[in-house]
Amino acid sequence: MERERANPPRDAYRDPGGRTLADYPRPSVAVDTAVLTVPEGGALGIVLVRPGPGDDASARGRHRLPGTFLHEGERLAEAVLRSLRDKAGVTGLDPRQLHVFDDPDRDDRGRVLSVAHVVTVAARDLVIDETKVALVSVDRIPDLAYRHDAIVRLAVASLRAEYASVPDPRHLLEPPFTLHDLQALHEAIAGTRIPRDAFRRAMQGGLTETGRSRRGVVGKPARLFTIRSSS
Amino acid sequence: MERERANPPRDAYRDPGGRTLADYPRPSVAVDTAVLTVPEGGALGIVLVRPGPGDDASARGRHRLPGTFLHEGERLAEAVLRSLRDKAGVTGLDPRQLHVFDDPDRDDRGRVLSVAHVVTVAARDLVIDETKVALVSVDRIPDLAYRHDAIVRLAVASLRAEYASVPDPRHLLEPPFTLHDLQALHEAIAGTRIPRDAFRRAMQGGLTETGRSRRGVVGKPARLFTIRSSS
DNA sequence: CTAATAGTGTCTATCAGACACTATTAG
DNA sequence: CTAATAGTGTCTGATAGACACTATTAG
Repeated sequence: MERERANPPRDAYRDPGGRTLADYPRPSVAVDTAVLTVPEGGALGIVLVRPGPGDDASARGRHRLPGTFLHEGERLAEAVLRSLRDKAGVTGLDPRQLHVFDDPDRDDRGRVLSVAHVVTVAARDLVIDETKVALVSVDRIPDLAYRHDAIVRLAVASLRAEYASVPDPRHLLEPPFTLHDLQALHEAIAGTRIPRDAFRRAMQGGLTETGRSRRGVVGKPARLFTIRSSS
Repeated sequence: MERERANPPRDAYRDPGGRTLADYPRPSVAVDTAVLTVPEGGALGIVLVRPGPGDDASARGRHRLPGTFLHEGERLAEAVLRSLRDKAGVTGLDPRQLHVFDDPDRDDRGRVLSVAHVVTVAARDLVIDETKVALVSVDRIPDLAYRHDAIVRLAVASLRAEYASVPDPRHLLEPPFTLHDLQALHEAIAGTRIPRDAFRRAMQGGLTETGRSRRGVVGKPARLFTIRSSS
């Protein structure tokens, strides 16, 4: 796509009424992120910021999602990564946008648009400061500030839809892995049991056999798989 | 949800660094909307704003989606409805949010976040001013300004997903209607032919028979249906 | 009658779940 | 050997598409 970039000063544009961009009201824009992970052998969990003494009135005493305000020239995904760098020293995150929450009463500090995001973090990569944040199971969510519970619901539904028919789109498992490991991951995300043989058949199209097996535990050795690259 | 509303002045809040909300950069926020409709006996169409003499440099000579900047205290959905009131005198619209486009180079006028929306309009309700906008088939989209082609693709995919297994979630058809009418609608939205008997069986769970038939045309009279309320 | 469209019964391939069976290891 | 886990073959019921057939109208 060819585009001439004149790089004009910000106020060069005037609309039919003679107004510049600066004449339009500009809301504050925040990003708030649901950080989802599956701890070793656990259920689907989410990272929540603990309430603290510096919280404003509307958030007082309640957990909330990690978030930040958008900085000058910053992209939304960059703001998400920046906001998470403090809480979890993780890399390789891939924020996905969920929805913009624009309810004027959502935040008592003023008019704030919140662009909700979701990221998934492999349990092995999640490093959190337990004094600042808590890792909570998604079916034990406390009362959240800023109506963040709606973001949590969207994030969980989004992740479940993604994992419905694909082995590990968010790379939550370290390859190579066994079908047993993969099924445990899917059951944690879905929050339900999955029939063993149906699961195997649903997944095998998306997996590549390594030829190796996991030894050393009781029982028949399980074959190790990796994600099928593409086909 | 109980919340105390102190209704503080906008700058009352100070973050840990002592900054108020006003100290954060606040981008312009626009809404841009894909208006989708199925004209009588036609294919899925979209309303595009024609290029005009008042367009800024980056839009010059290219069609674009109807859009506007967010006004003070206005909700996103309200801005969408306001922007469409000029182009199409329609009511009962139900804007759905698709995605925020935050590419800094997307708009030469400055930093503008665009919150993309989609609405669907029944052909019988769509009144457009042909000098200002054009109704174009979605598979004959011209080169669009502000990278609006990405919004069109999202909007079409969203509508197709909605109609995949539900008779008429967006009320594009005036009830009562025949299965033939409904199938023509679905084929226009999907852009493909659909097997007649499979379609009937897929839809019949979501329909209520009226007991009446449509007469007056050649052939066996077709039964008239309405949408099943709920079950 | 013929042409045209609406409506239905049934066959088949596919797929998900249930279930029973075999396979291979630790101890 | 037993206990435990991995892996597979097959049955059944639900579903989608193909297809042929019947039904009812206009003219």
